[in-house]
Amino acid sequence: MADPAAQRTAPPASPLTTGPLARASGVAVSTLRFYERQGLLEPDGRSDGGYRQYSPDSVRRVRFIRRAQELGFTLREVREVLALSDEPGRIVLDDVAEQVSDKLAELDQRIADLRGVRAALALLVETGPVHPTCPVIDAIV
Amino acid sequence: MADPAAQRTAPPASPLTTGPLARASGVAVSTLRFYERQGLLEPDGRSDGGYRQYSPDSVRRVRFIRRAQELGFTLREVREVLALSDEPGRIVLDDVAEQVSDKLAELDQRIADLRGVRAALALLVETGPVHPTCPVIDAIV
DNA sequence: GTCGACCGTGAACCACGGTGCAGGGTCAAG
DNA sequence: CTTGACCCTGCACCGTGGTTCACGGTCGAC
Repeated sequence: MADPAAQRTAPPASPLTTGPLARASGVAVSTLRFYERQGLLEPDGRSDGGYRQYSPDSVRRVRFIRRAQELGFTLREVREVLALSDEPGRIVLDDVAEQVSDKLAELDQRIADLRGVRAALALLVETGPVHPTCPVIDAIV
Repeated sequence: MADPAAQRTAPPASPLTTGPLARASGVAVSTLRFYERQGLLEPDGRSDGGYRQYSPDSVRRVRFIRRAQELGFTLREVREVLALSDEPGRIVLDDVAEQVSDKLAELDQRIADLRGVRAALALLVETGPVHPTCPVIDAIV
């Protein structure tokens, strides 16, 4: 038990401050504070001096936010999902399922749209010459 | 030739003003003026009283802008494409092909991402219960 | 010629997703 | 105990994509 590796199993291992969390999750410190203002991310506590303290899990949370954004979700939507996942006991499963289903349909539509444009653009690249009346517009509209 | 339908073949048929164009293309009048400021849309001319006059083709143009936006293009990108398609003679084909190829790769990536999320969410809806440690986050991150 | 619907301008304002800055406190190494 | 790196707060600012507003001119029907 004198094993230094025992350290690794201690849950309160290393409360991160803003800098380390920012570096670990790939965002700016100012962005972390912005997310906090937006209700997306809450520090686990504060140090005596008022420094924000985050658990190592926060890295995952921030990465999730970024990833979801890349996928086209707004911060508002991300906040709602996170709020649901934060509620420990009563998970409003019907609500989640409904929201997720809506999002599914939306995603299907967007995927289909993008595939259509992809096909049109690919054809354009293959066939080369640009014709009168612009096939790009025809392809997309 | 006294046929009233002959009207329909007259090219300068009906120069649209902002209101009709807005209604026909499904945007607000203020949006048309905004697009003009952004260099996306230029009226063909002005009436004596200073009213903007658009050709019926403008409806297609505005719809194209909206559609491209839905598909994730920024107004800046749309403007560039339109500028190219507006240049009558020398079409910088290599540039277009390159840009379009880049956009293709981007689209492929986004489609793949969205399909991944789609699959994850679909599974979630099917299997129902939300588990500890949140599978939504696992699916997306 | 007068009415209402429509159009013009410039400027302010909005939501979103952040970024930057001033002025000051904290913390740990030396 | 000082020094330098880091952190705090609040507020202003940015680009993108528009919308709203005040104030005024235009147009066609009556």
